[in-house]
Amino acid sequence: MRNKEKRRNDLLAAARDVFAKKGYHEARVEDIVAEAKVAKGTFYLYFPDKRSIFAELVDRLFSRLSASILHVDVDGDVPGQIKHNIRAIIAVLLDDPVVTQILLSYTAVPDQKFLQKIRSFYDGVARMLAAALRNGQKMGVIEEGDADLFATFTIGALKETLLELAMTRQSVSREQLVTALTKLLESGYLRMPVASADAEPASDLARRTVAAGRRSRP
Amino acid sequence: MRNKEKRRNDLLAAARDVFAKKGYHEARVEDIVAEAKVAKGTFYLYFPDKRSIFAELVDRLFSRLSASILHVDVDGDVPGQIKHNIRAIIAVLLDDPVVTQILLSYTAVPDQKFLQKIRSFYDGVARMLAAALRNGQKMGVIEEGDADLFATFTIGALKETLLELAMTRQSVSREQLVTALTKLLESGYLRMPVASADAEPASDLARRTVAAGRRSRP
Amino acid sequence: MRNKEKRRNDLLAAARDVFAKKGYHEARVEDIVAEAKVAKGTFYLYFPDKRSIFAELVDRLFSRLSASILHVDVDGDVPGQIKHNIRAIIAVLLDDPVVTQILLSYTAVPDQKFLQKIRSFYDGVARMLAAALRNGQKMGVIEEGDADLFATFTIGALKETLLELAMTRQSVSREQLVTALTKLLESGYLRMPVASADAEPASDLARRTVAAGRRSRP
Amino acid sequence: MRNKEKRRNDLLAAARDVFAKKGYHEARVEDIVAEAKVAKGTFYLYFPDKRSIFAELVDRLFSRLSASILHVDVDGDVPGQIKHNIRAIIAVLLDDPVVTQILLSYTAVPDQKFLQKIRSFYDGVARMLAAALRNGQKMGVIEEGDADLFATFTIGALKETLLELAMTRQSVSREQLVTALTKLLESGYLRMPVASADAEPASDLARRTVAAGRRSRP
DNA sequence: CATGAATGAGAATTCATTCAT
DNA sequence: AATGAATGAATTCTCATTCAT
Repeated sequence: MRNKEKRRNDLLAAARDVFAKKGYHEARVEDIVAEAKVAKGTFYLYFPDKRSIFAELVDRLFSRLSASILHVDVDGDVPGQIKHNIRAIIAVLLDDPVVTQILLSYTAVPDQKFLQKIRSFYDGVARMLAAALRNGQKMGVIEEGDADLFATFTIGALKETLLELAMTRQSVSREQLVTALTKLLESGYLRMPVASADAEPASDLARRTVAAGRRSRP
Repeated sequence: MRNKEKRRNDLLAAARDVFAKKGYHEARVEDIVAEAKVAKGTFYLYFPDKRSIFAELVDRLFSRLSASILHVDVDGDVPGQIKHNIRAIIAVLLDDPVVTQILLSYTAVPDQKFLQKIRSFYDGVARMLAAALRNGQKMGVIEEGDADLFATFTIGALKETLLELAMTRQSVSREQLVTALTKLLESGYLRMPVASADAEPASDLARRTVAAGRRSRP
Repeated sequence: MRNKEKRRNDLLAAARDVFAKKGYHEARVEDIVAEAKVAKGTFYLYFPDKRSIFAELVDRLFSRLSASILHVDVDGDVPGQIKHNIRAIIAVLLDDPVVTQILLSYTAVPDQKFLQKIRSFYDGVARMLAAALRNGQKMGVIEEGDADLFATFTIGALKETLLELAMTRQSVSREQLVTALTKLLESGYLRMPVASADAEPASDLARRTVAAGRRSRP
Repeated sequence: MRNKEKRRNDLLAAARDVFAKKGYHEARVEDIVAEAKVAKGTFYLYFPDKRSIFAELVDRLFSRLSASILHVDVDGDVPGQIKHNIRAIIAVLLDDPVVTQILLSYTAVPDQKFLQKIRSFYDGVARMLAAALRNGQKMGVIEEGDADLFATFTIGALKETLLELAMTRQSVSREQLVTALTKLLESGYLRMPVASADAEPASDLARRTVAAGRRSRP
């Protein structure tokens, strides 16, 4: 029967809304079943506990995200692939702003283990991105410098932007967003005066930051 | 008496450590007083409730942060001020990585009201930054484009970078970090090929992305 | 239709096995229907509630037991009738070791009222036996002494022996068992030294018990 | 402070009464704290869960029992030691009829593991007793026959008798009880007629059993 | 008759907070 | 001020029972 699947989805949708409104800890199973208009026991027919429904919500977004992210081919067109991934991530996350908000703001992490899971996902993405950037550097399409930092930087910028959009429920032209972000990654926006206080040669900086070689996770 | 102040600080320090390790909800008042080596009742002699000690921890970091951020003078040297602020924020946050982690990961927000408080702080910073950027655009030192987006982007990049550092407890040369971030804001890092990815034949792109198509998650 | 009766028996058999394995409280209606391979609702088509199926299981054994026990004829051959009853009880209980175990270990009594029911059955048996014994005393075939105590004693010995057999699922020669028990009732097994323990000097006893004083549990 | 110990004992006493009245499963923590006149939370200050307070109650009786039972010295005066043990067991159990009732009727076993614990205690006692009896047989003070059976028999008789007393809350002269039981073990009570019951004409028996055929349950 | 999804009363347990000492 | 025992509201989860299909 399609009914069981429907109930399950009803509960997931209800949970999503309640978690978005109250966060994981403030949300009561009571609230979720009320939202889904089912009895308390029904909840436990579909999910073994409160953690699980939250986990499934996040997992589903994770899966979609993972599926959409190209494992960057370090020998291919790195900038193009990065742009592609930015576009993909934006598409997936803006499709489900409620869970996006949960995922990005971590408001509602059930516990430390869960937090680790989320962090390790970002880690994976960061590592992948950093590897691609390093290769791009060899190929001369990525500026010299600390690739790990570039990766962290990019992910942070993307997360904050999407969180902002998810929380304000603004609808934006996705392609515009992709373009703007890519533009930023390409050329920044600060136009420092010619004689900057720090005005040391860029090459110098690059050399030093690379030398400082921070690993993304020991 | 200095004693009272000391007790208070002991409790704050204990709470900071416990919150960092377990997050707000997992942390028990029990844990905090155990860490501070005082009796349960003593806690309530110094703080009216559990929320308050968390709030104070965050507030203190907020205050230091607020104090360190130059309210950007839109008629002054905008890029220089931004660089100054980045430097200031980095200095404050890296000084207290434990609370920084709490603040940036939101892991442990007591409730929705608290979350709003944190968000509104970022909002304020973002607004301030955006205003400065807009002025910089008039003055020609900031690239044309969506100033709000630039601001969000900058804050996100900064947050992610600092969170990364706070969580891995790495010590870094702050000035190097400031320089690297400023550099990124100045000129990005992507060096798109002359024929932009968008411009190339779709079939070509498709071929390449399929070839690259190893997913990051099986 | 014989079908209804079969279903009912299937459920009873399933319940018997589940109760024996888990005890009444640990046993879930879920477990019973799973064992019987029927749906949950079906259970309630045959039994009004969980207590009832347990009650029926016990009642059936009770009935067989009651039917097999001769209401001892106080004017007849008392020892012979007692032996007969022992034989009968052994036959009935060893025929259904699973319910025997339930009945004798009380593992699984649904509630206090149920317990009373079981106890009152034993009470009835005990009273009947005691009356017979008292008559036997008059007739000189039963040793003088507290007949109620003799009865309790006999029932306890029988219960423990059968419980032992039911739990270990040993198969034994029933007639051997009957003979052994009867023998015990006839002549005991202790052969106290001529100078009875009570008669011996206390100091002597004390010395020996101290010497023997290794406790069975450290 | 002696207060904590007192509270703990209050709770144990309250639990003992509630378990005796309702059995383990019917007893609510609610009931226990009501009986002890403390708040619900207080219970969990002294015992980690409901099982534990039950376990402690039983353990305490176990300990006293174990301590009182002489590990029978097989080279000593076996009958005397058995009598000693009977006396000791009677003394311990009649001192705490409420827990005795719980222990002997198993009314209220929390779960299968608990039941095993109780059974293994009896097993130990039975084994010890059987060993002693076997030795007694070698020495000629114990009748030939199945020593394990004799042991089971003795334990059962003792249990039933004590359970009977515990449930009816009769007070009895302990020494009388010891004497009566010892007497039974020594010489039984059945005085079988010279011509055994089995030997008598079947028709005769049949006639009498039919005449006697009033069942103990209507 | 049979099914199994749904129900919801009920129970154990937790933990922030209070308060007598 | 400090203590830590006591409190009880709040919450999750279970499972016998019902009932629409």
